[in-house]
Amino acid sequence: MSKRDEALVAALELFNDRGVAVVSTNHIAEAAGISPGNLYYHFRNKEAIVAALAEQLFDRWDREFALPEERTPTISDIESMVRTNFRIAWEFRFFHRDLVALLRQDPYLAERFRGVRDRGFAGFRELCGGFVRFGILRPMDRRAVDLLARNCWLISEFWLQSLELDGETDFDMGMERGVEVLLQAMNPYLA
Amino acid sequence: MSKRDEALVAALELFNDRGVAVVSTNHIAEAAGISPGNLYYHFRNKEAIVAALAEQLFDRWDREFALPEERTPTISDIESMVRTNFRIAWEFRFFHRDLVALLRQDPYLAERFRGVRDRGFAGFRELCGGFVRFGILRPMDRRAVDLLARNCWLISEFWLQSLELDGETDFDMGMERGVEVLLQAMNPYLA
DNA sequence: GTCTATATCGCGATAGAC
DNA sequence: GTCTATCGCGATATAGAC
Repeated sequence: MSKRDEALVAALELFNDRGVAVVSTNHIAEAAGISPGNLYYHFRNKEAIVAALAEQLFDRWDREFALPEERTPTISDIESMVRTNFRIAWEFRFFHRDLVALLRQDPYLAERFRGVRDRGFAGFRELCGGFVRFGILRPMDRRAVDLLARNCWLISEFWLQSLELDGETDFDMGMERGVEVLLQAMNPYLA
Repeated sequence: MSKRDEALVAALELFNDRGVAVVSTNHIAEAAGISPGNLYYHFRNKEAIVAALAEQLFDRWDREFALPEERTPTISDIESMVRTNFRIAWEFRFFHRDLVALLRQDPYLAERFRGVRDRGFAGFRELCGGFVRFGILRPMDRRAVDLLARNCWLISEFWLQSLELDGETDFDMGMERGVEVLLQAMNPYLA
């Protein structure tokens, strides 16, 4: 692994454990076993390190949320998507935790993130609409679909933060409860 | 208004606009029209300023979420509670935005917040259970009540952050959509 | 690519006069 | 209570040798 990649791994762990704001470039360099000067050879500044990690996250989303093309999706596809989502969100938990601050301080990242997120949500709403057409969800109008999709999306995005507020430390247990909450939100609409 | 209070007002505005991490005590003093030294006369450090603002927030929660004692609560009580909640959350929007970081760096605040929040959520779940007993919500078991309450609580806590991620700038419009999402989440369970 | 050394800056916090 | 002045520190970032 290149020193650059080692720096990213070290930065990810530090950001996840302690928060972006309190982790300095010196900390990252030390944890990665390289000099501060070398870190600045690979990255223009701290913002660039965050941006590189964000791109890793976006790549994961792209790769892991491809829907089955050859068959009709089912409700258990949703469940496995939710789990995958929680797992990725956990790996990059620093990101959502400090997201509003990060977007404020890096307009380019903000634009990039909003593009990725908007496409993701549009796809998910589309999927929910598809469930109605396939008879998996009860018939409902566009507005109801939109509200349901938005509710589910909110749970997906913020459940981990909610766990941190609870003081929950066991990720697996916390994740299961999140899956339960989300499925229960869809439950009344199942056909 | 005392200089101390002016400092708190200035700090609140700066924190809301720019985020706690990037606002220094010097910024706060300047915005409040007092000297840095004076700021430190009134507050031990920056953490103490955040803690004082947090106490203001907790006071608001205490005062504004008293339920009507003399009559059975209705679903429209819920709606007005949600609106009140969003309005307070907006006034102190820095708080939830930076909350995980703040709790990490101030264990005392963490304990205090968790106490307030746990009591608040317990009360809300209780209220939902009451709705079932009063026949406002359809009969359901404890687990279903808990999951529903948790979902509604999540929307209440994180809707504003979700708006920031959307890039939504109109608070009133964003709030209305939040109310819609929350009421739609309860809707299937109405008797 | 990687290092050491260092310039520069601004922050948190304190001292001491008034 | 309020001010001015300042200390000490650690952060980001760069220069220049290897």
